[in-house]
Amino acid sequence: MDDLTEMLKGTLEGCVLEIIGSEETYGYAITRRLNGLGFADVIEGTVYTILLRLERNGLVQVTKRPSGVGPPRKFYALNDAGREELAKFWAKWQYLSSRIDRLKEGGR
Amino acid sequence: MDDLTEMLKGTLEGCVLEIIGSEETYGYAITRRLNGLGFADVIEGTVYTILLRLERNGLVQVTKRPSGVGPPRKFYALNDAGREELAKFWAKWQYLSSRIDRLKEGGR
DNA sequence: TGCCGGTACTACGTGATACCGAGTACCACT
DNA sequence: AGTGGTACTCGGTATCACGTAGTACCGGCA
Repeated sequence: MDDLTEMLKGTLEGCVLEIIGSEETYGYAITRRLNGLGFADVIEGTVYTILLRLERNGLVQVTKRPSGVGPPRKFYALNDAGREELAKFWAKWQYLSSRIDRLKEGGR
Repeated sequence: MDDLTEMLKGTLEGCVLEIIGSEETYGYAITRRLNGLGFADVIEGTVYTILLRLERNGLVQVTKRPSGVGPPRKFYALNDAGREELAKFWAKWQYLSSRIDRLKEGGR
């Protein structure tokens, strides 16, 4: 699949929120998860910038824990604001995708 | 619906391509069409920048015609490159939306 | 001991895109 | 003359994903 980066704008952050929401996890694992889900070209640097943004915006709770196989990990979990943001993301996604699909079907 | 601008990145251009592909039309009308389709906050300036970009990238054929109710209109039609780009857009959209929906359904 | 690969995060800069505002201009109606 | 709707252009801004370089911890292998 060729370049999706522009289309991912605004949605990738939501995907990361969803992943964090389903399980407390950390940056490196989130990247691998996204790659496995079909977001093959998403790179670590991208995920880390998103995580730092989430932290800066107060949407996540962060816990640092030693790893055993490398440097310590920063585990992320959603707080109330994060869950709210996630709900908003899905609402926006549903709104947008329904409009686009309607347009695709000959747009009335 | 609150702000969709980030999510529209990469998709709005495809929507404009689809509209042009279904009928030769011009900027002002495209904006109204998008607004009617549910992209309520899309503004004329945005559509015009997309149209200039399409023209610069050689995806459209442009014809200027007098209007009768205002300044002359620039009518846009897809050329072969534009149709190809449109097909690529829909392929990318389908790919992306299927991944996102899978993630939403508990992501396996 | 020294080197490599995998793990894990940070920081800075780039490019693409939608948005915003101001400006220009044509036309009809009052 | 003034207003409102039509129609396009141009310059600047913010945001986001991405690229790259750098730091650092660890195990295994020569």
